[in-house]
Amino acid sequence: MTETAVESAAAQSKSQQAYTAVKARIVEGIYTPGYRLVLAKIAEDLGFSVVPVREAIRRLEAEGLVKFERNVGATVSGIDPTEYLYTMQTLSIVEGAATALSAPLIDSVAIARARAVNEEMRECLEHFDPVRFTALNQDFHSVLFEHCPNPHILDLVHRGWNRLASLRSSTFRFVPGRAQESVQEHEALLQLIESGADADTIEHAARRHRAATLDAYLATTN
Amino acid sequence: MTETAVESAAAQSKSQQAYTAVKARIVEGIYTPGYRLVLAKIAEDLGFSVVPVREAIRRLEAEGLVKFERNVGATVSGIDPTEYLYTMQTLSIVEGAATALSAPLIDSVAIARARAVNEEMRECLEHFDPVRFTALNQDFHSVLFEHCPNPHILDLVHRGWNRLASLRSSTFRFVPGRAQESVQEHEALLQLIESGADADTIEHAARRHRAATLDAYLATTN
DNA sequence: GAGTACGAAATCGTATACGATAACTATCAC
DNA sequence: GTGATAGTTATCGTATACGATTTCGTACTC
Repeated sequence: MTETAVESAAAQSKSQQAYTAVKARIVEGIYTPGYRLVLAKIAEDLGFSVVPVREAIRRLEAEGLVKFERNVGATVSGIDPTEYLYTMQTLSIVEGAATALSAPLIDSVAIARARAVNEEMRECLEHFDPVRFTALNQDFHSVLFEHCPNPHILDLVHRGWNRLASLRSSTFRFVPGRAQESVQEHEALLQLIESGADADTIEHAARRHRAATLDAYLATTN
Repeated sequence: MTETAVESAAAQSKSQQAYTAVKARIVEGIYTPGYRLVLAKIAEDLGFSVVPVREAIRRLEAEGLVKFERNVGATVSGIDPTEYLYTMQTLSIVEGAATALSAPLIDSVAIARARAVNEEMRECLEHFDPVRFTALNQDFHSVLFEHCPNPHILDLVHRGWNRLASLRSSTFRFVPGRAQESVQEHEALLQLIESGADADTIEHAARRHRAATLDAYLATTN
C-alpha cells in the first residue's frame, strides 16, 4: 500500500516477469544460441518456482526465440542460415507493408526525427560502432511505424526484430559497405514519403531495403 | 506397451492435447466468441489438471484466439470489426507473398487439383452451402501453398485463417455476390500462374483477392 | 430508491511434491 | 580396447494445495 515501487512490480505476474527477464537475456546476448535453459536453474536465479518460468519459456518458443523439446528441455535458438533467410524474407514483406501503411500518417516532425536518427547512424559508421548502429536502425524504423494503423503487422515486425536479435546476426555479420548503402536508402525512403509517393512505390522501396541486406549476406556465403 | 493407440496418445504431452482440444472447440465454433474459458472446468472436462490447460490457453492467447486477463480469466476472442479489418489486411499481405513465392513451384498437376476444388466451390454456390464453400476455399489456397518455400510466411497465413475461423466471420458474413467473384478470381489466378506471370503481378492479384472480400464487408457496414 | 460498503464465492497464480523420461556413466562381456 | 547394458542422475511433466485477487450479492445508509 505504501510502497508504490513494489506495488507496480507486484502488479505483473511472475510468469510475465520471467518472460521479460529471459527474453532480455536472449536479446542482449547473455544467453547465446545453443544455451541450455534449465527450468529449475532459471527459477532459482529469478527467485521463484518453475511453473511461471515454464510458461515464459513456452511463450518464447511461440515467438521462435527458443526451441523446446519434450522431456529434454529448452535451448536458445541457434544461428541457422535457413532460419535467417526465412526471417529476413518475412521481415522484408511485413516491413514493406508497415511502411506503406504508415507513410500517409507520417508528419514533417516525424520525418525530421527520423532524419536525425539517420544522421547519427552515419556518424556511427565513421566511428565504427555496429552495436549502436543496429539499435539506431530499429529506432529509425520505429519512428516511421509510430502511427502504423495495423497493430498486427507491427507486431509481426517486432517479432522479426526479436528473432534477429536472438540470432545475434546483425552485429557480427555487419558489413560496412552494406551499412553505408542502408543509410542512403533511409534518406531515399524519407524523400519518397515526403513527396507523397504512392503506396506501391514506398512498399517496394522499403521491401528492397531489407531484402538488400539479405542479398548482401547471401553474397558473402556463396 | 501392448496398446499402440494409447501409446501414441501418451506420446503427446497433456498440454499439447489440451491445446489441440481447446483450439478445435474454438475453430469449430463449440466455444463461441465471448465464451468464458474457466481453467478448472476445462481441466475437469479433459480429465487432467489445470497446469497443462493453463499452458494451452496461453499458447492460444499468443495466437490471438483467446483473450487472457490477469486474475480474471480467459475468454474466446470476440467479433470486433476492427480486429476483423486488421486480420484481413494482414492476411491479404501474407497470402499475397505466399502465393508469389509459391507460384514458380506449382506444377500442372497441382493446378489441375486446384481447378477441381474451385469447380466444387462453384457447385457449392448453386446449392448454397457456405460452410463447405469456406472449407474448400482454404483447400484451394492450401494446394497453391503446398510447396511454399518459406514456412514462416505459411505459418502466418494459417494463423490468420484460425483467427477468422474463431471469429466465425466467413460464414455469417457470407455474401453470395462476393463468393461468385471469388471463384472467378481463383480461375484468373490459376491462369496467371500457368502463364508464368512475374511475381509482382501474381502477388498483386492474390492480395487483391483477399482485400476485395474485406472491401465487400466494409461496404455492407457503411 | 440509489448508491456504497462489506462479505462470501469463484477463480486465478504460484509453490511444492512426486512420477516419468531421457541423458549420462560405469561396468561387464567379448 | 570396444561395444553393449544396467544403474544413476538430471531434468522435465503434471497433480495437488493454498494464498491472492476479483467479482458478485447482500445489507445498510442516505
